[in-house]
Amino acid sequence: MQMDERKQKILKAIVQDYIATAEPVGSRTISKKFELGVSPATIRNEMADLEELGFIEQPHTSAGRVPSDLGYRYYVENLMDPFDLDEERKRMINQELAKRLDEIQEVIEYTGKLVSQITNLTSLVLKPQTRECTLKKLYFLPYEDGKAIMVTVKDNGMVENSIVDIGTDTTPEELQILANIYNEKLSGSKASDLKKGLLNELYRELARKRRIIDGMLTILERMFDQKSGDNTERVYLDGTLNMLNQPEFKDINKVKTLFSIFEENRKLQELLAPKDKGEGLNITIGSENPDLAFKDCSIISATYNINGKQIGTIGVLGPTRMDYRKAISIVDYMTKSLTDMLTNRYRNQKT
Amino acid sequence: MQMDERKQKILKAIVQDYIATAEPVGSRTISKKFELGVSPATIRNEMADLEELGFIEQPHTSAGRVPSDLGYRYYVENLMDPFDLDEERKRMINQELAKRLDEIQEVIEYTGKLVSQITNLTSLVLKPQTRECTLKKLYFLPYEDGKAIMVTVKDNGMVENSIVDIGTDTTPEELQILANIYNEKLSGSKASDLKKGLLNELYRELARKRRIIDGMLTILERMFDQKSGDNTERVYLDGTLNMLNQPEFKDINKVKTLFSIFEENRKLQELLAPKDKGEGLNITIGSENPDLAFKDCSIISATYNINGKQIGTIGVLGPTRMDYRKAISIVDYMTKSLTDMLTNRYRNQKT
DNA sequence: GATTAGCACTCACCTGGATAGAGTGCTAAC
DNA sequence: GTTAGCACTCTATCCAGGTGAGTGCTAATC
Repeated sequence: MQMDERKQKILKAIVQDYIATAEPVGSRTISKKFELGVSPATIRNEMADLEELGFIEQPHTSAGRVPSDLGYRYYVENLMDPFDLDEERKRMINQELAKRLDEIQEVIEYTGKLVSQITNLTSLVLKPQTRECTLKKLYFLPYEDGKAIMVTVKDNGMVENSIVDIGTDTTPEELQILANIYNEKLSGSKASDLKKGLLNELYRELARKRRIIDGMLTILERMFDQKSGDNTERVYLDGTLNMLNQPEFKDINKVKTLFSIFEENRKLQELLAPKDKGEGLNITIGSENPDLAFKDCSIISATYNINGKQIGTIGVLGPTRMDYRKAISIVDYMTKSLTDMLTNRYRNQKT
Repeated sequence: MQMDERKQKILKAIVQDYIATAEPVGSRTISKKFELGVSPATIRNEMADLEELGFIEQPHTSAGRVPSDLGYRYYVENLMDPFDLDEERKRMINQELAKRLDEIQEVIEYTGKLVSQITNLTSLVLKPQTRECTLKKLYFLPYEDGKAIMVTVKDNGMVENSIVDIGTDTTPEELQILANIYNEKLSGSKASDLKKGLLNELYRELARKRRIIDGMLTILERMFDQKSGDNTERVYLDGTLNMLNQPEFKDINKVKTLFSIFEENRKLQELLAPKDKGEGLNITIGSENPDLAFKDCSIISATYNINGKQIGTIGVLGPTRMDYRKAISIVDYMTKSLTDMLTNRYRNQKT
């Protein structure tokens, strides 16, 4: 059995109607609402076929049909009309983003906020991956006895500070030396390569100051240990409460499992991690999802870049019965817009 | 009609049983579970009195009794047995907090996490109020053309950085001058006084460099404007999902209103803002609460200090039917413990 | 006078059966 | 190939009756 044009039309009608109403859709409804020029009986026959093909299913015998994950997949790939945001909204988005462009963290989080507001779904944003960035500059500032403020500048323009233990016997001058070595010799290393590189470099350069160096290494080592725990905050969520408005989450237990996962940053990261393909939009529907807890959810995501380098992901999560047209167009537009803006803004910081 | 000892015992029994079971409690249950030596009939008479006094109420005629807000209030103030955490747990708490003492933000947030874990309720933590802190040190570091990294150290030990626009015609040396003036003359000003003080000081000291100063002022002004938006993040929540386990929140709509408020930082701040009394524990029960959304919730809170100066609040939020004994003892212990630790740790940073 | 046993009463909740309604699948006619 | 008709299935809703927890009142008891 093959998909012919009429079957496609019917599947499309089912998906659209179900997305709109959240109720199983029957043959009568279709023949009335969508003008296919055939009677309910005919549609019933076609629906039986569609069910056999696995595109739709019946919650129970006397109910209408509901799209299966496969049905959504087919709809998304073959049937969905393209959908463009209206210019008004595009302008609004660009304007709001531009306002916040100076603070990279803020503009990215705000993007998530916009996505969830516009879609009425939950937005997920994977923020720039600290580990993948290279460190451009390293400074030390005095803090108090035995401690110093370490300020790091990443190549994507992010600035972070942390307090490091230096012991009471390290002088500001020694710190200065460490920073200078770093800034002159190692600027641009990957954070993950840093330890090794710095070790070698330091031993070579300053073999005579071994004692100091040993101390420094401990500091840096500890710092990177600390900073790898930084992963915890990498996914930014917004609009989680929107899920409560979806009829599929009227059951408190579903809410509980879903929200529990929301608190597990690691799982969310896996979910958003750029797939092999990397480029373009990623759509994961229902049980295509690795985690069982998301078997009734779909995720649309896309990566954004700075200077052609993927640095994060924007996604939107909703019930499988979500408005794919809208969600996709928004995620698509948002990532492109963000990419453009960030690239323009941080163009001069190419490494 | 007056409260006599037996009425008190019965009220106490009702409150305790209802807290434990979340079911309206009847006369029979009381005479069986709690050994008062009187028959259900007697208890019924007393209960009728207690109801007349406003301490308990009946959901419907044929149901048992439930404590009213007034009843909880009476229980908390007159009937509740004191409750001490066991030493084991205290040690655990102290140990966990001590581990994180170096990062003031972290130790405070972790306190919230512990509170919610131990109580199985939602914890609210009001973090140190940036505005009230004084600025201890100010540094500038090079960033890129026209911008600099400004690093500030507060008297409570917090370090923050932000990127400031300095225009292309400001030299590092000029920045250095600004920072020096600040560090020498104004260290310890309140952030809110800073602008005025710095203005005067700068004009007096360096009248001849008016052009630079004007630029600087703009920077600082903007920075403080930015940082006053910092309020948004001042309340830290943990264990919000615990609320979903409470039977009183099996209705999705209640969850929705509650969680919506959780996202309104301002409201939470009002809730936690130290009351006039300030000192000691604050207990707000049900409709004593200013916001209708919390009419079924109670909040226990207390302030923590550094060097005797109130800097924040720790609170726990749960249904009115929460375990007040446990909640109170934990909030109490936590604030005291945190106060001790912070005061010890940051003793040397008195302003 | 306080306490208690006894009893009638109320009300939420559960159960089972009847009913309505939506939707199907099949068959036979077009 | 399409459609009208019809029997069938299954859910949701309603209603009646039964159950049980709990009460309030009254009269007997301590």
